Order: sequence, then C-alpha cells, then structure tokens
Amino acid sequence: MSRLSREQWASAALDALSGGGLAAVAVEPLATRLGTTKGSFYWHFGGREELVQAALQLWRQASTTSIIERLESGDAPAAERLRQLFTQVFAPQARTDADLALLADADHPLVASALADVTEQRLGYITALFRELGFPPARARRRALLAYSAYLGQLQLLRTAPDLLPKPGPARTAYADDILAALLTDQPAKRA
Amino acid sequence: MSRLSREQWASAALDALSGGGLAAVAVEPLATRLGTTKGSFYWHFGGREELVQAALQLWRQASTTSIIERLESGDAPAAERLRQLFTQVFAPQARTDADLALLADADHPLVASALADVTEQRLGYITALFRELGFPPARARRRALLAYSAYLGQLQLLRTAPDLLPKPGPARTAYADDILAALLTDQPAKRA
DNA sequence: TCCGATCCATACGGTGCCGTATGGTTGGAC
DNA sequence: GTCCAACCATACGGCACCGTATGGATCGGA
Repeated sequence: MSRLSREQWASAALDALSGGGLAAVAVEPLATRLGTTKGSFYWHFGGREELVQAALQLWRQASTTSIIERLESGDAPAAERLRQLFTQVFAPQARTDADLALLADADHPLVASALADVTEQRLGYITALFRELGFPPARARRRALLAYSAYLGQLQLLRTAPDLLPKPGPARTAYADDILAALLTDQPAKRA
Repeated sequence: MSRLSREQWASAALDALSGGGLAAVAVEPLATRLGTTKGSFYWHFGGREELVQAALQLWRQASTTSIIERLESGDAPAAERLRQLFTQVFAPQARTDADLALLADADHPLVASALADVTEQRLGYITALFRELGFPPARARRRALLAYSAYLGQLQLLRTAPDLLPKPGPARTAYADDILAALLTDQPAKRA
C-alpha cells in the first residue's frame, strides 16, 4: 500500500461517520479498512478527537456551503430554488447519511458545535428565500423554521418508517406539492 | 439495600436511555446506579438485549398509548386537540428525551422496530384528526406526514439550536399559530 | 427451626477500543 | 550511494463493558 495523507484519513472518517455514526470513527477499524495500522494514524493525528474534528470540518463544507452555492449558481427564482431544495430530500440518492448520523450524536460537544453552525447557515438561507418570496421578516423566519423542521423530520421518517411515506410516482409528487403549498400559503387557515 | 425487581431494572434502563441513549443502557453502570451488582441483573435478565427490550416496551406504552389516550379523554374538537399536541412540543417541560434518544439509535434493530410501531400509531392518529377536520383521506395523510415531520424536526432543533427558535412569549405564540395555519390551510399557495 | 428456593456479591476471562513506545522502512536532497 | 526525516508496523498496557461461575446471603413455608 502507498502512504496515506492526513486528508485521506479525514475523508475515510467522514465516510465511516456517515455509515455508522460517531462510534464508527474508531482508529483501529479505520486503519484496517484503509489497509494500514494505527502507526500511520498517530503520525498524522494527535488522537481520535482530532480526527473527529477533521471529519466534521469536511462535513460543514460539503453539507452547506457546497449545497447552497450550487443552488445559488443557477438563476432560478426563489420559489423554484425552494422546490429544488425540497425535492432533493425525496430523492433516494440524496446524501443525507451524514446529516442523520450527526443528528444522532448531537450530544457530543464537537458535533453539537458543527450542527449549530450548519443549522444557522441553512436557516439563514431558507429565511432569505422566503423573504425573496415576499414574506415580511418575522414571518419569513417562522416559515424557514417550519420548512427546516419538516426537512429534519423527513430525514427521520425516511430512516425509521420509509414505507409510511408516499411511494415514488404521483403520490409522492402530490405530497411534495402539498408540502410546498402549505409552506407557501399566505391565506388564513381553513375552518372545519 | 432491599432487593430489586425486574421492573425496577427496566425502569432504570428507560431512564438511562432517555438520558444517555442506548449506550447508557449498560449493565455495570446501571448496577452501580442502583446500588447493586451485576449478580442481581443476570438473575432477572438473560442479558443486555433483554433489558433493552423491556425498556423499549415501557417506552411504547408511555410515549403513544398514554399520550393519545390523554388527548382523547377530553372532548375538545379536532382542531383544538391538534393545537394541544403541538403546543406540547414547545413546552420545555415536555418529556421528549426518550424520543430523541431512540431516534438517535434508530439503526439498532430493536429500536427500529419500536420506532416503526410508534410512528405508525402516531401518524394514524394525526391522520384521523385531519380527517375530522374535513380533509379527504389522501390529503389528510399528507398533512399528517407534514405535521409529524415538523414535530420530529422541532425536536432536533430544540436540542441542536434552541436559541434559533422563537423565545417564549409573543414570538413563540406567533410561531405556533403560523405553523398551525400552514398545516390547516386549504388554499392555493401564494404566488410570489 | 431448618431447608430449599430465591436473590445477590465477587472474581474471573473475553472483547474491542484508545493511546504510547520503539524500532523498522521508505524516499528525496545532496 | 548516504543520510536524515518522514512515515509506518508491532507490541504493549489500560479501560470499560459483557457474560459466566460459584459461593454466600436471605426469606418463606413445612
């Protein structure tokens, strides 16, 4: 085997984290998986903590900056960007494993810090979208919170009860449409 | 120390689970916490797995049957019951620790099974509420999914970024009102 | 009261991980 | 080619937990 860089270790750590949570970011298993030994690891890193930090740094970049920049690179109107954001959640190829894994270990100090940052950044972006749609600031903020809550909840449902969600096809399309309609509504609630 | 029953072990296990997740359901720490030793545990249980099952059984009862029955015991209209359900999430004294802990360990087989059951039961109940509000079946189901997603997401936000949520007072009331309005809307979406 | 069943304490071996110590290997500068 | 620094393998001790073995304590009934 050729020699490994610090970056390869960090990248493998993020992979492991996505697959098996924080507990899977373990030095010895990772070394085996990389076809090397702990000797390599403790040369590049001071300890496990440092590896976790490196993996989290990768995740911050990939999960927010990258996503937001990709959306903003197009010139779609705000409503369309919101739609794109949400249809991504329904796509089975969506890379949400890391999100889920980190939410699961939100009690860990380093993870908590990364989550707080990412959450703030994402909420800020969604709030801006709602403002572009004409919502006044306070309402835009509330809608962003609701939208992001729905996203987070959707992640959980995808994992814990995927068969309870609408199947791909017309049902799922109707679901996505209904969610967006509810999020974008400006009308008073229906009276039963 | 007096002798311990199987039920006391199970109850302590649920406590530990609420506080520290599945990993905290560990025999030796629990024994210490209970002022006894593993000797007691391995008399009442075949192993750790059995203890986890017992704790999950307690949780199923406490987290769904009990909640739903409490709501249904009153004679509030459907809209009011939905409001009660949601305002509970905002209340800081809400006992959502176990929910969060189990969502965090959703990959564990026993936890996954318990979560699937509870999710189905809760979704069924919320769907029924929306049907009582006059929504046709398919739409009621979709709204229930959105509502429950919002609940699950709210749990995560309460843990990972509580300071990004509206503070108790008028802002929080407006937030709750806005969420309910969006969930209950029957109108077409606002055009930007 | 004594005896068997119930319940528990203690000691032990096993596993999987972390981190350290130490010596070996490789590769580029010269 | 030599040599030093970068890099890695191996061996070790430690920790926290699981599960077993075994003997001791306790309690209720004949």
